[in-house]
Amino acid sequence: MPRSKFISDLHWVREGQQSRSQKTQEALLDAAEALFSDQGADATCVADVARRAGCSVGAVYHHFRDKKALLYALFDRMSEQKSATAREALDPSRWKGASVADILHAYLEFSLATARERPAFMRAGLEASRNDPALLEHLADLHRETNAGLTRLLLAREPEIGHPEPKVAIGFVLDQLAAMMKTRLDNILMPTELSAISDDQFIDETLRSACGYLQVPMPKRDD
Amino acid sequence: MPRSKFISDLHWVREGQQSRSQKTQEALLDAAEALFSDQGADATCVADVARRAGCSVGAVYHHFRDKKALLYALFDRMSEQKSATAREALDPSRWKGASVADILHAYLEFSLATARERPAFMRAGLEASRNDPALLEHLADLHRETNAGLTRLLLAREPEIGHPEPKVAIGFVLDQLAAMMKTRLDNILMPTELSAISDDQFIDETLRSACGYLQVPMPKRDD
DNA sequence: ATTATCTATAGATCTATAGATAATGC
DNA sequence: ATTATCTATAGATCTATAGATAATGC
Repeated sequence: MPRSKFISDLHWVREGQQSRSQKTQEALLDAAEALFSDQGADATCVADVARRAGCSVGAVYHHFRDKKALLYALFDRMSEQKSATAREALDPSRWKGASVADILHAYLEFSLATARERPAFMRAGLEASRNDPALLEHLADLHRETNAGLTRLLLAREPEIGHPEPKVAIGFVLDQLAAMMKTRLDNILMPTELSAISDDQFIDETLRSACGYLQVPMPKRDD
Repeated sequence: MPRSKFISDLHWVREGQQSRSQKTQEALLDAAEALFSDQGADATCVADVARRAGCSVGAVYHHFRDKKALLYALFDRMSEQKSATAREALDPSRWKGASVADILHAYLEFSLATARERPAFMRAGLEASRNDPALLEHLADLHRETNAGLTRLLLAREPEIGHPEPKVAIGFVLDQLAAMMKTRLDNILMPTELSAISDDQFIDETLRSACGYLQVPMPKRDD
């Protein structure tokens, strides 16, 4: 009985009958999230997840069909949260009177902040999806959903944009921003100048670059 | 007897006495490179490397202290090649009369082309370096070396640059380009709009963005 | 009575080594 | 005689299950 897109017959999660079940499941998901984020799913063994959740290996397999089902359930939980947040944040009525630059600025700040809460989770997801096209497709869907919402907001402000092809430019700039944030967050690993500067400075320069490309005015600030 | 920075007492590679040795070592490195790139080092077992190289597991351990030494030797080989190419390509005398835009354009084209030859090798390296600070440091050095060369070329053209702080801007823009290429190459995995466009279009838009940010003229082309 | 948990372990997989066999080159 | 290779396997680690034990809630 699939509860959502990540949970199929193949990757079932048991629907508990007792109240204990939910607690254990959530403890397991929390433990898995922490460990998978930190080391990747492959490098984490089921026994470690169980230990961290304070239960036994047997309990893990009582609740989740196998290790992969645990991973899927995890992404399910995260994608629910992320979708809900995005839907709310990207509601056009929230952005009356906001400029293109305002929206991009808010997007950068928000994404950096939330990504920092789950430092390496996305990377772990991409790694895991390497041998799992279905998982990859789910992650891509999630990304597309957010992108579509942002694109809608920006397209509504087309007259602001000086770039000759606003549609192309919007697609490009959103991917550019995503690429830069991904690299900055990853680059705890591979330090470049991008990680030497502060978040504020990073957002500032990134925004300056994006506004220059789109040919929209920067948000007024220091002058 | 360390032959180079990657090869220490801990990660030795045997100096062969017979001519067979070199052939086998290179076959093993080639096999490892292909498999590590494709699946990551963790997901590749030594037996697979041996099979692909057409020799036995025992032979692997005759030549390399352990699996990690094989990985180190691989990066050693790659970093030698990359350093040499970079030194040659970034020689200032080659770029007499070239504009900032010309240099960035060449850099984008060249990096994309060479990265495509070894599609996922850098990613495999970053993954492997997660639990190996020394390897990470070597990779960072390699990156810094190229970056320093490029920075030198661009700083020599400081008067061209309209951005109020050319030094900051150069550092930022180089990291931006690296981030975008990394994402584009990785995104065989996570398709965004960046991977939907052609390489030429990608280079074109990326260059347009970079020139806009730096406030340098675009290279003349279609008008 | 049913559901959840635990303990113990079978089976798979992988790294690394020991010891036997084959090739090289002085 | 020395170096390189191969075969076979010990030891470590991890997934998943079987069967015993404990907790829940009708």
